[in-house]
Amino acid sequence: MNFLDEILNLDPDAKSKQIKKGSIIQRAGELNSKAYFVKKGLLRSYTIDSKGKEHIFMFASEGWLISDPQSQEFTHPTELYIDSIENSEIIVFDLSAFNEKFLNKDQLKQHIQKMSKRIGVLQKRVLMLMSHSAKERYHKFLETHPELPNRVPQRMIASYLGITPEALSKIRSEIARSN
Amino acid sequence: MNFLDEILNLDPDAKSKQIKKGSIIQRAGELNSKAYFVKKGLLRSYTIDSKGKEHIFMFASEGWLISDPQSQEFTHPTELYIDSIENSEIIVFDLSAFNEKFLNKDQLKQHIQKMSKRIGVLQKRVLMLMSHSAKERYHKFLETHPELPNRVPQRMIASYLGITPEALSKIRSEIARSN
DNA sequence: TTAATTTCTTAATCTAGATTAATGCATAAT
DNA sequence: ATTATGCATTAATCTAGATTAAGAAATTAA
Repeated sequence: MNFLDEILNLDPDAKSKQIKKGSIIQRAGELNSKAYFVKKGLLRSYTIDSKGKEHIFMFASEGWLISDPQSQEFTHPTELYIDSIENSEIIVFDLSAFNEKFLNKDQLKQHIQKMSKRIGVLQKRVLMLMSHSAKERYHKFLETHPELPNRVPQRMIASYLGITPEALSKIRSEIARSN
Repeated sequence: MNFLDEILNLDPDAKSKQIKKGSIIQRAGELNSKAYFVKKGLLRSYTIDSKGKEHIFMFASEGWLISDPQSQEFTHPTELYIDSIENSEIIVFDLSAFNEKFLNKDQLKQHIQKMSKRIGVLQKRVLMLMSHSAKERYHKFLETHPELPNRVPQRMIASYLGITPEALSKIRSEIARSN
């Protein structure tokens, strides 16, 4: 059984939604235990800092799940905004209900597998931010997300990498020149 | 039942070890599914980049678990070194065996809880690295780890924050001057 | 205890990336 | 179709933090 069917199976209240490009699905500061499965389209999660600058935490395209894990566990208000980069179809469901209803061990184990992978990805991201230059991070991004540059505006890729659009533009022209 | 008892219960091969300050417990590049529970003392995990510079991923003091989650799931060689900052007593156990033997649902659920928290912490760390200055990160570090500055050399705190020891020293003298 | 090694600090210089600003292009709105 | 808003690029200037270097303080080893 695939992940989407599993969600629909476990949370009867899960709802499909058509989302227009640019619409905000979740705001920072809200108390929210919702998660979003992307059936079609592209979403992102991000913070806005004290100077009003956006910092993209993750992109989620087809088959991905997006939510604010921060708020799930601590039942704290969300730190992240979530919105859509393309017209999208998503499945909205309640993660807390999901956890309650997880009945069989195999599913729990699969869930643990997924979380382990997620932790591995985040570990890489942290080490990347600490030890690699913007150019190196951009190259790595292209390797690991070869499809995204066609779908995501440059300034958002910059934001994901932790640099300004101007800096990314400079890096790109350097790369172009050296070819 | 506390976590340590649970480990001992589930992995009969788990072994207590006395570790001398400075000894390397795990090296990057090794294939390793071991995890380490810190009973007493202080460990750290870190990478070494291409220029030979260390980047500390985490500290683990009493009651913490430390391992390379990256290698757990992908059965890839470890990216992280783990060593001891103080003479320590640790419980070494096999995470893969641990996962197999997880028998009851409550334990699985607890495990999921812990991983969720870990994901939340990593999320914060990523956003922190992307959106806050070195000084802000240092203040946050002091807030969330008030006990560590007494046990960890300054240069390691700098490494954890993603800056040089010189930069941290400058920040500290700025703070001292402004008081 | 003394010598050797490591850690911390200060200061001078350098650089990756930020900021500001201006221009040409796209995309969207009327 | 025309205007308006947002996006990418380039260039000039600025700055947080890196690098290099050297001395003082603290730890460790002999």
